[in-house]
Amino acid sequence: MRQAATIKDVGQRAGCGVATVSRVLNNTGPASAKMRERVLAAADALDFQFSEVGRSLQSSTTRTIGCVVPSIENPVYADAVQGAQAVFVNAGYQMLLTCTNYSADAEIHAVRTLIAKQVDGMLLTVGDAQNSEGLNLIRRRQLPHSLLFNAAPAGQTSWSVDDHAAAAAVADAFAKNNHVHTGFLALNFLSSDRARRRFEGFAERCMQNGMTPPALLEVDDDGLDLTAHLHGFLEDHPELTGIFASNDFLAFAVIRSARKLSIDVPRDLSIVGFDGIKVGQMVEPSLATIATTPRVLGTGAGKTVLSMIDGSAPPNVPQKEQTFSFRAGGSLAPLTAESKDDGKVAAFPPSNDQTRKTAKIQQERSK
Amino acid sequence: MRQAATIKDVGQRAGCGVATVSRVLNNTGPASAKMRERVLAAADALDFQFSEVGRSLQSSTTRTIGCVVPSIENPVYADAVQGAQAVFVNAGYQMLLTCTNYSADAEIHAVRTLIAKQVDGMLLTVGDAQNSEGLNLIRRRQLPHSLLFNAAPAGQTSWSVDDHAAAAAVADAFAKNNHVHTGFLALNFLSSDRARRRFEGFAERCMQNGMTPPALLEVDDDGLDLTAHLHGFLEDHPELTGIFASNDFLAFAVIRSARKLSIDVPRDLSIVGFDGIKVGQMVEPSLATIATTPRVLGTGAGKTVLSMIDGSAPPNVPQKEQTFSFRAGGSLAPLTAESKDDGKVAAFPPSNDQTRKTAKIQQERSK
DNA sequence: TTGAAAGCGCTAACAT
DNA sequence: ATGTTAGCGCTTTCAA
Repeated sequence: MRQAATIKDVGQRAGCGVATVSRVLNNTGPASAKMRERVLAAADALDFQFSEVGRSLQSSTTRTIGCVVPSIENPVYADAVQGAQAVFVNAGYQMLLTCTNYSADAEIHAVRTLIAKQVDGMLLTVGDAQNSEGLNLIRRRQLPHSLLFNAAPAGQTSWSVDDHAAAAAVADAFAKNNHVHTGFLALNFLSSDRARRRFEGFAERCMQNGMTPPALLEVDDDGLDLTAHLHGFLEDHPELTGIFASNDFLAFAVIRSARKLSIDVPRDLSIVGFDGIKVGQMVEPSLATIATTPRVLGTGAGKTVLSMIDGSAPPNVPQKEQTFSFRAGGSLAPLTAESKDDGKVAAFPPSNDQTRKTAKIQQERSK
Repeated sequence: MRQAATIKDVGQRAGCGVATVSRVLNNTGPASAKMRERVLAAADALDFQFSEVGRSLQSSTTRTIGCVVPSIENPVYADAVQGAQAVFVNAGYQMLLTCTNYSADAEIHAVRTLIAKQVDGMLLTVGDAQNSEGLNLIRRRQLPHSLLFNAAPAGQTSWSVDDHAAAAAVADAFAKNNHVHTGFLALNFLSSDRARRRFEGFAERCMQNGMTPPALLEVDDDGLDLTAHLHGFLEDHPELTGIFASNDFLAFAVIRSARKLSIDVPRDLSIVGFDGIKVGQMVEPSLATIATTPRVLGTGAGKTVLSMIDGSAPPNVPQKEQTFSFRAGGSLAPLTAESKDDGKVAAFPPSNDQTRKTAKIQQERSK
């Protein structure tokens, strides 16, 4: 790479000192018209641009914000990150992005590097906000930052979905549709406080609704075909009539696996997802899910960080109950009282359950 | 934010000069065991980390690479970016990310800023590689860089799908299924060289296959409900039996709109997408599409940039024909010889003719 | 109106 | 083995 011109080169060419160049190009002090012109010409001829590195050293500010998320392959994070990024650019900041792939090691390493890079602030989704080495580091250095999607520890700002309440809403939806025996499907259950809170909220409300405690199915790889897992799970729990998947992709995966196993969704098995990614509404059956607004959270968290940097008033985080809404969809169908009564709601029912088919159609039509 | 400790502070506390601190902490020169210990202790006590800004100024290298893509809301870019990011982190580089939202203005602005930030290299998907101000700037400065998803201009590296050939494969797929009259649906047609190349490749092969030239439907907003557009389009082109959407999301959108218009996919209308996002295989009907490997392209492009920086041998870009593959799916069905013969394969039954005429006229007038 | 110089944090060459 | 210092590109006093 060709060595870029510095302010000194410009000064030389324009026949003046570097201070003059700085003043002219930054419009930050007096300069004669003649000098002005010479400097401008020289800068132009040399394709000159100020080096932000020099500036940063001098000003001890980098106009850079670090962003750490698990993975932008998940559109929830991708949307949030893009929202934050837009906020940053508008305010003249750049974003350094690191994806941790849900690894705590990568997380702390990323935080360290970002601190070394002297970021002015940080935006992050950590694996476990209660116990994050990286987060502690940031706090100790009193670096402006905001959490995203994590449950906020005491005294912290976090732009997040109320996972607990949202999961409870899913339990209510199942209850309203007469489901009693449900399962919870999670990915990265151990390394994600989000998944755990969803399970807790779901299980609690199931109990309150007089449903049985949900059976837990954990899987550890995304690309995995769930068919075998699902098969085993339903073998172990033949009474299940519904599954709450901790995100929409998992929900899709379950639906596909169910199809392979000749289990009809929603006739034989109802599915509810979480996140509300847009394809959920484009497919058939549409996906019942918790709709969230990742972009809103991302922009909010971005603005929060900026406000901490410039000392302005931070935006208000949304009310907990406004962070999500239950979105009905064809993948969740009511269980008739009848099928419920005679305890015949096995995962592999006799092929012609006329009642339930009707129920499905009714729901379809009600859309 | 608390003022972070500098190498000077550490030296002071350890009772030695800054050079010694640097040598000890970097393992870059001799040091007595005693000194070593004192420095380590001091650094620890002060939570010291080297400032990369100081280092960068001194070494005129930032270990930072700029990445410019249209939008990571599109999983194709998100996957590629994440792949590149992983490559960078492994090599000790950080990534500055900017999303342009398909705006040429944002593109050049991002490039300028990234240059000012002294990035060591750049990875980018521009709107139009033949005519990109930002790309010119980068070339003029001889900054190590690689294109991603763009068709490579002469003498440039680009990790991209062979859009032209892939689109031709779609035409072949339609032909093999006896389709003759097809349409092409594009988003951001004007600002994306990708969309244009796909159209060209598709149109060319349609001709070669003895099909009629594809009708072009451009839309400009993503969130848009396509129903009205689709209705008008099919009014204008009642002979169409298949639509090639320039990306999978558009394909989903068309399918959903078709459903609203009581047009069955694939019976009344076949749809083929582009990109091969994973949900395409999870839904019913599954989406026929061009499967691509964004992550492979992203990591490849990332490695290319790194190799240009350190002068090592660049990875080989894949053979053009290996950059995609046609993936069959339920959304593309054969047209029977019969239906083809009597030309009865209109999207609307004859009874709707009156309505359609009206609608068409209305659309004409609204233009 | 302009320039000289200090200093931001660091590394490396040179002295001791 | 350790310290001193120049210099990376820039802004900002302070003098002229």
